[in-house]
Amino acid sequence: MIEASVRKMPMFRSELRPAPSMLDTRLASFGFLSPEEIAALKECGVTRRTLKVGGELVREGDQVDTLYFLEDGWACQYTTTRDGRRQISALLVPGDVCNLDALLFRRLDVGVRMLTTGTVLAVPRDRIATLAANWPGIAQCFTWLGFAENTILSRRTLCLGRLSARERLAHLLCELAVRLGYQSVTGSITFAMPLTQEHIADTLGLTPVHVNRSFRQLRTEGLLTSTRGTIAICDVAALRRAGEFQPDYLHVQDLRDTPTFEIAEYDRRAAPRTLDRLR
Amino acid sequence: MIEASVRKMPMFRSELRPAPSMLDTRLASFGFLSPEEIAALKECGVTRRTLKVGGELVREGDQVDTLYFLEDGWACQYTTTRDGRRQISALLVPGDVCNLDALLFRRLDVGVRMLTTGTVLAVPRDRIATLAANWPGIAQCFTWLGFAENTILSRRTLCLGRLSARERLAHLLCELAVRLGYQSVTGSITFAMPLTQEHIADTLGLTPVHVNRSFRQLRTEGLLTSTRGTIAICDVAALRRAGEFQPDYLHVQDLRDTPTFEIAEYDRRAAPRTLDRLR
DNA sequence: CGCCTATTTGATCCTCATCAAAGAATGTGG
DNA sequence: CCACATTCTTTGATGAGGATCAAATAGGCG
Repeated sequence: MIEASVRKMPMFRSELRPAPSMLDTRLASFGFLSPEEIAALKECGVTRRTLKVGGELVREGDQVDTLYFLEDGWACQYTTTRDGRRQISALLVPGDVCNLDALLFRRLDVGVRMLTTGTVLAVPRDRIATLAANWPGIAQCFTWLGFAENTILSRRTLCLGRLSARERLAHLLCELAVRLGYQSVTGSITFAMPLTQEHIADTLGLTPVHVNRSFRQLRTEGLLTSTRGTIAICDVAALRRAGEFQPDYLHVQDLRDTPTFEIAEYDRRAAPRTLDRLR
Repeated sequence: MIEASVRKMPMFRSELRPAPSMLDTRLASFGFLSPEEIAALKECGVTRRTLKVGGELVREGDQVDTLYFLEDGWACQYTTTRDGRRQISALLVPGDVCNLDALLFRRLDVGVRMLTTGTVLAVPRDRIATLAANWPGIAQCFTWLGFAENTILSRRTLCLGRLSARERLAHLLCELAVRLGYQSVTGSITFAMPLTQEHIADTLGLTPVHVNRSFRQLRTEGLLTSTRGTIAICDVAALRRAGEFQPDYLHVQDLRDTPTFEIAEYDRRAAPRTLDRLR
């Protein structure tokens, strides 16, 4: 059962050479990247790192000069207060860039760590910068990714600021479903969801206990079924309504509308003063 | 007084032409833009629009093909739920781009409206796109702006998810102080703050009543003084501690030459027509 | 099988929401 | 310039959603 649903998740199917991973698929689906550009990205010499649950990629406040592409497993960006409260500011699923900000900022004020076991591809950021300078689509792609994160975060502020616990949970599950590739599925959706209720709590600004109660509420309303590690959304439309979820989340269908727009390359030489920031 | 501080700002000292706008300053201070690029931006043919309090720039869910640069006054991005709850996802101060996302997304799912009277510069997005294609620094500048918004939003999730009302308010005031240019000021800070307590409530996910009580709390703790339209932070360090505020917010020290300037008492009626900006 | 972590449920408390209404500023029209 | 309307701020009283504390149950894993 879980097997089946896990298999449905578009994960990295490794053969000899990197077969289309979630990352490839994601990048390709944007429409920004030409085949050559994708090839360039894949050839740019990355290190693959395997990490355990809780494995740390970036400590809060660290200097970072590496971009991590999440190949497999889930991760998160988080912040903690001095007295130990934790807020997860971003959940990362296969295909996401773990620390996009590191492209422009030397220091990250969020920490990044694995929520499951998994693998990341580590790329020095100056190598990415070089790529971006040579391939306009690549620069544009990263810009797009940044803006997409923005959209997610904007929406999250609505969740955290104005939605009830039940609504927040509903919204999160809808969001994850879309980000995992089920944006066009109506009816019911089943997917693997390795987050613990504590992770969800830290994402939604709640306590684990209350997350549990919200789950029960949604379950008794018949909106979803959840077993350990798997979520089954029974009625997508109803859950979206319950969570104030905008169906065209992330403008996924916009992507094909905006092909001709070009953001110029990141070119250090042309703008010398930016040097220290891109390297 | 204002004269003196404005004069401290580095770029564009032109005699007859009014002093550099906040927007100029902001763009220049990033260090991404060469003088030629700034000139290009200013020549790209913009329309200036004057708006009243509550004036709408973008309706939630609208198709948008214009970028609005906030020249004067404050604005916000917001979302509303079906039953009318409102969350402000971004506060915009002079110099900010109101709807940066419109650069890449056709549709905006947030609304944008003025919180005070003010003026914006409207630029068709394909014109910006052309500029970005010709001037690397401009493309990079917009990318940087997007990433900066990201940082703010990440931090806001911590506020909304894990901080108490008092902490949230403290954090917001610290954030605004930095964004208004006081990042390097220690001791005390006084600045004009045209937000009503209801705006603040919608930003912090609270009710106006509770915002008022949080204000009183901070006031009785001696951390700040507030009169209508003006905030005086008595002890910046203490307020930052109270709000879990990271002093190197927005990575501002990465940006060189951040000018120190004073924002005058906010005047609703006749916002001083100081500037002739991008044009 | 036993340890450990995650989920579930109950009881109580507290922060913040809600409802209500009285003051202060500000704006408007005469 | 005053009188009135409007908006914003302030304070009080009460209520609810979610936090906290505690403990039992259920899974996963060596």
